[in-house]
Amino acid sequence: MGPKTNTRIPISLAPTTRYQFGKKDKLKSRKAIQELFAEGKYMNQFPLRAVYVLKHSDFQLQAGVSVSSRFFKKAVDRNRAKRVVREAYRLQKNNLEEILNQHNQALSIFFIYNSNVKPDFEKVYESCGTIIKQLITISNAAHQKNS
RNA sequence: UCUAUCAGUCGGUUAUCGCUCUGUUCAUUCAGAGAGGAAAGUCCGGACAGCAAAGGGCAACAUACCGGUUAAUAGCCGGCUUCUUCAGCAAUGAAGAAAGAGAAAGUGCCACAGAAAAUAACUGUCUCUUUAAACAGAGAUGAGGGUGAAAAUGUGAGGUAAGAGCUCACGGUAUUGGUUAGUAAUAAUCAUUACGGGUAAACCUUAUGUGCUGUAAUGCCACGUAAAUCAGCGCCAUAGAGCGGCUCGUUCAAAUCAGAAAUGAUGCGUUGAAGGGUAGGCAGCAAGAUUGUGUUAGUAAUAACACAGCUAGAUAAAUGAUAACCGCUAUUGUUUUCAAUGGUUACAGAAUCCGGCUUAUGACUGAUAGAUUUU
RNA sequence: GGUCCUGUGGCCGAGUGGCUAGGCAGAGCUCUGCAAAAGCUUCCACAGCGGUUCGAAUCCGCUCGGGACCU
Repeated sequence: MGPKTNTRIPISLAPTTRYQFGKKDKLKSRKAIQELFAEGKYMNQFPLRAVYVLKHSDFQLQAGVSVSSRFFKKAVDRNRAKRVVREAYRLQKNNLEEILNQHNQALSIFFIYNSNVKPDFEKVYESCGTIIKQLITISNAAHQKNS
C-alpha cells in the first residue's frame, strides 16, 4: 500500500512563497462591509457568490467570508463552510495580490457560501480559483482604462 | 445475546502550509497556550454592575407533606403519605410515579343522559277523608326511580302505617382532644362528634418569598457633528464667571436698530426639547462558591482538612487543510505470532462567570437489574 | 447576548373545558344551447410528547417550528 498521492487535491505548493491570511487581510470594519454591499458588484460561481469593489488608490486587499443560517442551521456546519472557503482563498490569492500591487489598486471581496450541501473542498477550491482569475482580468482592464 | 440505568474513556507523534492570544525580537523572528459533556435550550438560581429606595399596605408573580443540604433555587439527598404495576391465599414485599396546603370561608362550573349534578321539585310509598272503585283533597315519609365519570357511609338486624343512622352490632372515612414513638411529616391507640359529591394545572383562601434592569450592564478615552434649529426666561445696574488669603478683595463681563410709548426685530447669556453625529479603543475579561487526588464526618446530598496544579479569551468573531506512522478497534483469512481491508466517528463549536434542570447523542469498558437461549 | 409573542384543512380565519364555525380554493350535481354568476352536496384540520380532569384546540410542563422587540 503506497502513500496517498496528491492527485486527490490538486494543490502544488511552492515551498519558497508564503500563503498567509492574517488579521490585516480580513475585512472587518462594519462600515466598509456596508459600503461593499451597497455599491459592490456580484459574481456567481457555484457554490460561491462573490461581492467585490475595486478602487484606484493605495494597494490593499481584504476579504471576508459569510454563510447564511438559512442553509445551515447549526453553527458547526457554518463554521466548517467558512473554514473551507477561507482555506481555498488563502492558497490562491497570491497572484491577485501581485497584480493589484503592480496596478496600485484596492480591492475588497466578500465570499458568500450559497448552497445547502455540505462543503466539498475540491469544488470550493476550483470555483474560488475561477473567481480570482476573473478578478485578475477585471483588474487588468481597469488598469488599462485608467492609464 | 439483547434491553434499561449508573460511572468512565474517546487519542499520541512527525512533516508541509496556515489561524487567535501571550511573551519576545531589528523582523509575520522564536517560544508557549488554544472548545464541551452538553459550550445548546434559556427553564430555574446566584455572583457582579447600574438605576431606584422613609416605613407600611394593596396589587402582581412565584412557591406549597416533613427534615436536611447549599451562595441560592422550582435543584439535590433522606423520610412520610397516597396511587399504579408485579409477586403472594393473605400479611406483606419489590419497582415506579406524585404541581402532595385548604372543597368543613365564599363564588363559579359539572356537556349528553338522568326525576335530580346538590337547595329543592317530580315520580313513588303509606295513612286518613270522600267514593261502589278510581280520580281528587289533607297529611306523613325521604332515596325505590333502567342514567351517568360521579347519585348522599357499607352489610345485617331491629323498628314502623310506610319508611329513614331512627336505633343497635360489625365496619369505613373524617373533625376535635388526649397518650405513646419520632426533630417533624406521620404512625399506633383511646375518647368524642359528624358523615356534608367532584373540581383549586377554575376564581380564590392561608402561609412564605420577591424593588427593576441586565456584561451589547457599567466606567473611562479618542474621533466627530452643530458656534446650527425650535421654545421659555433675562439683558443699564446689577445678575453672572474666573482667581486668591473666600462674610472679603480683585479681574473679566454682556445692546443695538425701529417706535412718542407699549412693544417688535436681531444679538448675547441661560434652561429645556427635538434632532444630528460617532459605529473606534481600554477596562469589565479570565485565580475561581476553581480543578485533580487523598483522608475524615455523614445513610446520602454535602461539608471540613491536606497536598498538587493554573487551564481558551475572539469581536464579520481563532482552534483548520493534507500526508505518514504508532496506539485503539471491526471484518475476513490463518489461527501463538501474523497478514489484508476498513474505521478512528455520534451529538455538537466558547463569547461575563458559576450551580442545577431539560433536550441531542455513536463506539468501547466496568457495575447493577431484567428477559431469552444453551450447558 | 437578552426579553417576549405565536402555531387550527391547500390559503385566510373564529372558537369561556363538552360534536372545531365561516369564507376562498378543489371535486361532483342543479341551472344554461355553452359558459359565468347563483344554489346544493362533498373532501381535507387543532405542531409533537407527557400531565391535570369524567372529558383538553382550550389549563400546566417539556420539545420543535415561525415571528417581533431591545441593542
